[in-house]
Amino acid sequence: MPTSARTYGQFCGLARALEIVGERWSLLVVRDLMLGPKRFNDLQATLPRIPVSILTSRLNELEESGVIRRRVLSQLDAGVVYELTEYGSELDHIVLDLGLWGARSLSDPKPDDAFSIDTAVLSLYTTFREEMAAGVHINYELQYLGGEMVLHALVDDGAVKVSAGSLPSPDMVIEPQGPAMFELLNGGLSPQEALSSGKVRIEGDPADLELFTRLFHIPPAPEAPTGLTIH
Amino acid sequence: MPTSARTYGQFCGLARALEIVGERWSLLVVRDLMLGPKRFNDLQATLPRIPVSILTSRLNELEESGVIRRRVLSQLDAGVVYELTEYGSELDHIVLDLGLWGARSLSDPKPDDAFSIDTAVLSLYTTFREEMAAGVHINYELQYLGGEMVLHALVDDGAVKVSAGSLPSPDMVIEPQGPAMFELLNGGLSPQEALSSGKVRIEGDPADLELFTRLFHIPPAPEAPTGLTIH
DNA sequence: CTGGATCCCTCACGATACTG
DNA sequence: CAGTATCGTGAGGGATCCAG
Repeated sequence: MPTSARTYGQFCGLARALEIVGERWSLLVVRDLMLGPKRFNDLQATLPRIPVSILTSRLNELEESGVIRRRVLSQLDAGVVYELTEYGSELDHIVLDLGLWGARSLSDPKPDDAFSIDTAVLSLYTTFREEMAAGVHINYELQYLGGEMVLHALVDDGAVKVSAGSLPSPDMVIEPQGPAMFELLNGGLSPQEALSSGKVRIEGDPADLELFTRLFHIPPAPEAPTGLTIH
Repeated sequence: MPTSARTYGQFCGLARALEIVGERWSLLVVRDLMLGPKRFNDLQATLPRIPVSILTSRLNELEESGVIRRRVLSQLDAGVVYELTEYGSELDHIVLDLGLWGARSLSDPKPDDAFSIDTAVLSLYTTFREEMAAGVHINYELQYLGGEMVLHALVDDGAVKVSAGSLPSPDMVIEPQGPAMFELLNGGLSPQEALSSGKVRIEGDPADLELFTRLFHIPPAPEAPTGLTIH
């Protein structure tokens, strides 16, 4: 009997949802599949700390509950990919919202924290404020880790499309040093200071960096999440 | 060291969110606090299967991360209540959305499934479709379990307010038998059939029951969540 | 009575090694 | 490439006990 089927014993939609995607690692698997189908080893790569046995269990459970689907590729490839079903895809906005909520108590990355290109792509989707993008048309290319990780964001009148890879002729190239992008997004670092301190290098009009921080933003947490409570 | 602090080792908002509210039972505690402050024993009552030690741990963890706050009542009451902080309250729409997503693979309740009045109240908030309520003004009183559990919903031009308790002069009283309300919400039972079969008893205009099913609705899951996959 | 703490058992999790 | 096998640890779960 592979599946745990630990239940909460409640007749409640939230409890049911947590029985489906509430297990440890489950939502991270869903997140990784949001950007497209992936192989078993791809998932292992973007989830470095997941034990293989757990990944196997999660994939089976998510498949049984109709969140993901396993698809066998042609015999030439001799492989299997996992992809979200339509039902699973409808977690998209929940995952993004929860990611934004969590980003508000995110502190600076530890040296060995994993940071994949998928995370970078999703962070832009997560923090995009469409109400600030009405009538805006601009293309950004981002270069993380000294150009080792490149992605781009196409802002097109209230919508955004983010993908991995370079861009032929971007309006602006942004190259954050270390966690500078995160500080830029959460408002801890102003665009001006980012440039003058050298924490962010750009190609293009500095005004477009200011626009960037309005288009992509993590609102501050209402209370200090590190607050010490006096008992 | 009480707190587990199991981390995912990812620099990612979602991973951070799951470190905060991703532990088993955590989001159910948040859900129960969404409708107002509660005491330790109130939480135990609405979460019958939670071990006390786990409830204690979760409350401490959620407090440390700034999601909830413990407030000592006046000495006359000699008690403590737990309530959401502002940061915790901003999980509201995520919890509702996740609840709606999960409700779509909810099957009929098992005999010993817990069903509290809080769950009933939240199920109406969850399933409310504000786009269907523009210009609508109507008050419903719901009586579950043969009148043992009573709540009411005040629909007021695109907004709804749901609370426990009875109502002086509701426009309609709905008294579902067994899981009839759930079937009504997910479309498995039509208003007409609900009345003719006696699965739902009402006081008021039958047309208002039809309105009710438009105001409160669980969309069907895109694929059969109980689907058997052929391997 | 409220608000826990403590004990003990089981199983999910996690690390490592191995296989069709 | 896509998992299984094995095994140690600790979180989850349930009952009971304790302090204000």
